[in-house]
This record gives sequence, structure tokens and C-alpha cells, in this order.
Amino acid sequence: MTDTLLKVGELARRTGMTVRMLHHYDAIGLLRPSAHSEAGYRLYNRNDVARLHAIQALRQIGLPLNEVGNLLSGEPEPLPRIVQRQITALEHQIEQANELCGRLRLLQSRLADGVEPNMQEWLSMLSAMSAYGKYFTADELKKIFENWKATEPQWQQLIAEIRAAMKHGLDPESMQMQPLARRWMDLSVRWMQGDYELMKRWEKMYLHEPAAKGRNGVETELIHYINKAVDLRVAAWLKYFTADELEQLNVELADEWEALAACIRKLINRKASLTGKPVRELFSRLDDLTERTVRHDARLKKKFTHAQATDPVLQAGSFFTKEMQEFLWRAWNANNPQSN
Amino acid sequence: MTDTLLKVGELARRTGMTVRMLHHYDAIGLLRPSAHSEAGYRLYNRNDVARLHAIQALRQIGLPLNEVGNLLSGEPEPLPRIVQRQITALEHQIEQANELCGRLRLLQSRLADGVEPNMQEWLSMLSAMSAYGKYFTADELKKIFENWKATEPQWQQLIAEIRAAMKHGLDPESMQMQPLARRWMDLSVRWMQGDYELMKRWEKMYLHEPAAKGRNGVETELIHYINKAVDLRVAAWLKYFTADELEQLNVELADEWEALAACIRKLINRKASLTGKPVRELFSRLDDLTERTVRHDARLKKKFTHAQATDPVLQAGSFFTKEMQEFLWRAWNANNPQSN
DNA sequence: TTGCTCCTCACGTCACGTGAGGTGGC
DNA sequence: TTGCTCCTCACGTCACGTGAGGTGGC
Repeated sequence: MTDTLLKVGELARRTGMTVRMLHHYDAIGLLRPSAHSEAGYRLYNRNDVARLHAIQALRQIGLPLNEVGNLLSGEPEPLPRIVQRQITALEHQIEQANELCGRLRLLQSRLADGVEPNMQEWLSMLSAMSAYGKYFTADELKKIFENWKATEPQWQQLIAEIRAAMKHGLDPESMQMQPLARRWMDLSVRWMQGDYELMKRWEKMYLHEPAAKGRNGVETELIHYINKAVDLRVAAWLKYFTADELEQLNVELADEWEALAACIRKLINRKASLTGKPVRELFSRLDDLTERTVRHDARLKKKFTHAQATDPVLQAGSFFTKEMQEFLWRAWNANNPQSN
Repeated sequence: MTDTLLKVGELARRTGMTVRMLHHYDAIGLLRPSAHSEAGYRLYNRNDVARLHAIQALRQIGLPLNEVGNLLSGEPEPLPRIVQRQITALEHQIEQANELCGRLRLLQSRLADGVEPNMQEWLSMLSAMSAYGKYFTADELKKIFENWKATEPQWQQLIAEIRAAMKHGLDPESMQMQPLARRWMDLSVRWMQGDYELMKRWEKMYLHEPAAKGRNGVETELIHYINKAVDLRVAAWLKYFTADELEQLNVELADEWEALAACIRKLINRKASLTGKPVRELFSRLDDLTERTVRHDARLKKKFTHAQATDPVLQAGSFFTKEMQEFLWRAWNANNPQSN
């Protein structure tokens, strides 16, 4: 059987390449036609065609031309390893693309439920997104944004109050700031669904990435201001608990503590009997809530009660006002005359 | 407050760019410093910095520099649409990467359970993979390969028999070929899990893509040869059924039909009484299997029985040999003297 | 003679990296 | 005077696409 010789155009048509590609492969020495006609036409024989098929196969899996050339000239690197490398590279690339895509979708959905922003707004949202992207995965961001929507009104209210305090020149370490510190902490926990690591990361990002603030973000000074109050509160807790113990406490019961405070207020207002049934029921609820807060750990419960009863900072930041705390104290003594 | 002017190096350091990038942006007119020092140093003011941030944000989402430039010079195309475009493009890119990655993983796993092939084998596997990729998704291929492993021994056996018949010059449309045609069809169905569309696509690919055959694939002529027998068989069925009706038949009971044939063989060998209990039980099993084959459709059952009893091609390709069919006929008449 | 295929330069792409060779500011 | 930063060319990258200008074969 005679060896059929193909000219470039013919070979190109049969293999789905362009003539230019074959010229290029010739130029870089990847696929030299094994013969030339008298007029200088490239003539490809059966072996050349086979080599071209190999080249196409290797290109398919994403190898650059020089690696293809090396492999075909008997480079020692085994193909399985190369395939593995390509898989790893592709996986990485897919992950990157997925992350970016996720962020873009978030951006899109945030647009969908707001007003149409102008170019400036858009750009700052974009900047913020890429800043977020340095610290959080798209999935984390999705959760954070969803929870943000749920807690936004409370944040607005709280931030307004903190801003007012700051404006009045109130010392952040004063006792009046403690209730705001407590609310700040509670809201943070609720926003981040109790994930302390996430909270820390958000704060770090917020303070380090100017773009993260966006157009109408909270001023950095406000963060530093409230952090002083928060630090004081945390320091107070740490006088009684280790950091591990603190993390064990259930901090998602703020609503119930508020409700209990409202209940105490009512009893005070209607001058209820200190030894009456409503007050006894109150103590029962207080005990129950304390139990759940310490997750039924007797040792923690003792420390918790002691800290509340002793520490001025914690008392200042309590859900209960001074008046309520005194009421409770009197009621306790009235109901437990033998103690003390 | 005086406008702080930054030199390139300074700006680069603060924004994580390289000096060369800023030079480039200057050269293409994307970010011109608003002033120059006497010595020709680039001096960037606050606005320039803001513009750079916008550029960075827009680049982050994957826009090329010229689109960034157009947007910043107030191009009418709204950002939401651009974001949507980028999302679509990314999704497409992710899909492509996933497909390729899937194919590479298949390749890898096929390597893992075989012997270590040489370079030539590898290349032909690669070529085959990319040919497959034109017709099937990675998921489809995965299923096909898995089922292949399960049916491979039967295929080998069947193909050897067909090859022998071809070698002996047997007319593919002869009656002797019908049992092979039936087995071919049954095995195809089992391989592709009853997905006719998939079967068609595989055949189309196999005949159109030389690379799909690989190193030790079945010859194209064998496919054409057996197809003639298969076509004859299908044509026979179509004399009695519409194409839709044929698709309704349950074709995954080959094993049970084989078992029934073995049972008949046994009865013949031991010269069992035509009216005895074993034969009556046989008819009961036959009826049951027929019922399930036609999926309990009375009309189909009638057609099915009629076709089997009438058509020479179907009889030739039956699970039952001529001898078994005659035995069944005699037994039927012996047990149903009033009929006919 | 008319198309069609073939040939060899050679520039352009995209967003810079990487020198080369030289000057300005403390 | 010594570093450091700055300047302006200018080539290289990667795998070709796209002409330009000309020749060979039926």
C-alpha cells in the first residue's frame, strides 16, 4: 500500500485544524512534515498524521505546546502524573471561578432587593465585595448577608445610640456604656449565629480593609469606641470565668432575659408583695433561665450567680436595672430568711 | 487639607499594584496621573486613587481593561447587565472545566484498575476520551464505563462468535445469525441500562470517530455485519408491533428466558410426559414471563404470542431452539385438545 | 486563462514582566 | 558620593488570526 501524502489543506480539513496552526507547529518544530514537494509544499505522511492526533489528544487535556513537544520526544515525566497535575489545576480553577461567581450572584441579589444604585454606589459595592472575598468564602458571605437583613433594624438603632453617646463625650469605659456593650455583644452573636471566629474575622476585615465600609458604613472610631466598653465587659467576665467557660455560656437568650426584665418592672410598678406567688414564680423563671444560660452546669451556675451579684461592671451591663436588682435582692431575702 | 500627591512607587505599594501596571494604565490612557513633577515623575492625587480603586474593583469581576475604560468614561451599558454577563460566562467556564476534569478523572480511574499502559496506549486512550467527550457528558461516560465492566466478558464471548461467523462467510441475514442478533440486542440494552437514545449515540460515535475505537476496539465491519442481522430482527418485530409498542416491551428478562429454555431442554431430555405436572408448571412459568415481558398488556400479549408462533425470523432468533418450540407445540395441543 | 491551494513574511492580540540605560532627590 | 526611586524604550509571553504579496498545479 502506497503511503498517502497529504498537503496542509487536506490534513487541516481532516483533523479540524487550521492551516495556520499546522504552519505554526511546523515553525516551532512540533510537527514537521516528513517531506516537501518540489514546489515546497508540505507533505504529511501516515506517521505525521498519527503524531498530529497525539498532539490533539494532549492539547485536549490542557497541556501547552512545549509540554506536548517534550512528551512526544520521550520526556521522562509519566503521563499519569501529568494528568494528575491537570486535574489539580482544574480543580483549583473551578474553585476560584465558583467563588467569584458566588460573590457576583450575591451582588446581583443585593441589587435585586434594594433601590437601583448609581455608578458610585455600584463601584463601592464591588470594592466591598472584593474586600470581603479576601476574608470570606461566598457561602460564608451569603449567610452573613442573610442574617444581616434580619438584624439590621436593631443595628441601626444601637449604632445611633452609640453615636449619640460618643458625641456627648461619654467615656466608653463608664458604667453607662455597659448596657450598650451588652447589646452590641448580643447582636454580634445573633448576626454571626454564635460563630466567634467569624465575628473576629469580620472585625479584622472591617478595620483593615477601607473598601469594606462601603459608602455608608459605620465609622472606624465608633468601632474602637464601643470596643473599649466591650473589652471592659469581657475583662469583667474573665475575672470569674476562663475563656473556655465563657464560650460555653448560651448567649442566645437575650430576648428571654429582656422579657424577664419587663416582668420585674411590672411587679415593681404594681408594688407586688415580695413573698407573693407572682414573685415566687419570677424566681422560678429566673432560675430556669439561669440554668439554660449555663447549660445546666452546676459549677458554672454558681460562678455566674456570684459574678452577677458581685461585679459592678456586670451589674451595670445587666438586663436588669439597679432598681430591679435591688427588688430581686429584697425579694430573695424575704423568701429565704434563714440564709445569709 | 492639602491634597496629598503620590508617586508611582507609593501608590503601587498602597494598592498592591506593580509600578509597571501603573505605567501600563498610563500608556493606554486608563489612568493618567493628574500631575507631573518638574523631573517628569507621575503624581497621583486623591481622585486618581479613587479611579484606581474603581479599576481594581472592575478588574476583580473579570472585565478586560478596555471595558473597564469604557465603563469609567460613562459608557451607557449598565453594570447589572455586565455582572450578569460575567456570571453567565463564568458558569459556562465552570461547566467546561468540570466536564474536562470529569473525563480526566475517568481516565485516571481506568488506569488505576488496569495494567500500566505504555505511551501509545495512553495516547489512544486520550484520543478516545476526547472523542467520547464530543458525544457524552462525563457523567454519562462514567455510567457507561461502569456498566461496561459488568458486561465485558459476555461482550468478548459474543464478539468472538460473531467474528467467527463473519470469517466463515456466513450471510448476516441468514437465520443462523438471529440468535447472535438477539444476544447483541439484549447485551446492548443491559449495557446502556435500557436507554435507547444512549445506544444510538454510542453507535453513531463509534462509527464516526476513528479515535473512539482505541487500540483493540471492534472492527467497524463487524458492527456493520451484526447490524444487518439486527436490522432483520427489528424489521420482523415491526411487522407485528409499532415502534412505540416495541419500546414498551420489557427487554431485561433475558436471563429468565434463558433459564426457561434450559428447563425445557431438561424436560425433553428426560422425555417427560406432555401432560404431566412439570409441563403444566412450565406453561405457567411461560405465561408469567410473557405477562411480564408485555408488562401485563393483554393486547401486546396477544400480538407477542402471535408473532412468536408465526414469524420465521423471530423463531430463528428465539431463546428456544426449533426442537423446544416443537415440544411446546405438541405439549400445548396435548393439554388443550378442544382448541384449534 | 481562471480559480484554488500553496508559500513566506510580518503584524496584532492581552496585560503586563523583565531588563537596559539613564536621570533626579536626599 | 551612595542608594533609592523615578524615567523611557523595547523585547518577550502564548497560540495562533489575519492580511500582504507572490507562486504552483489543474
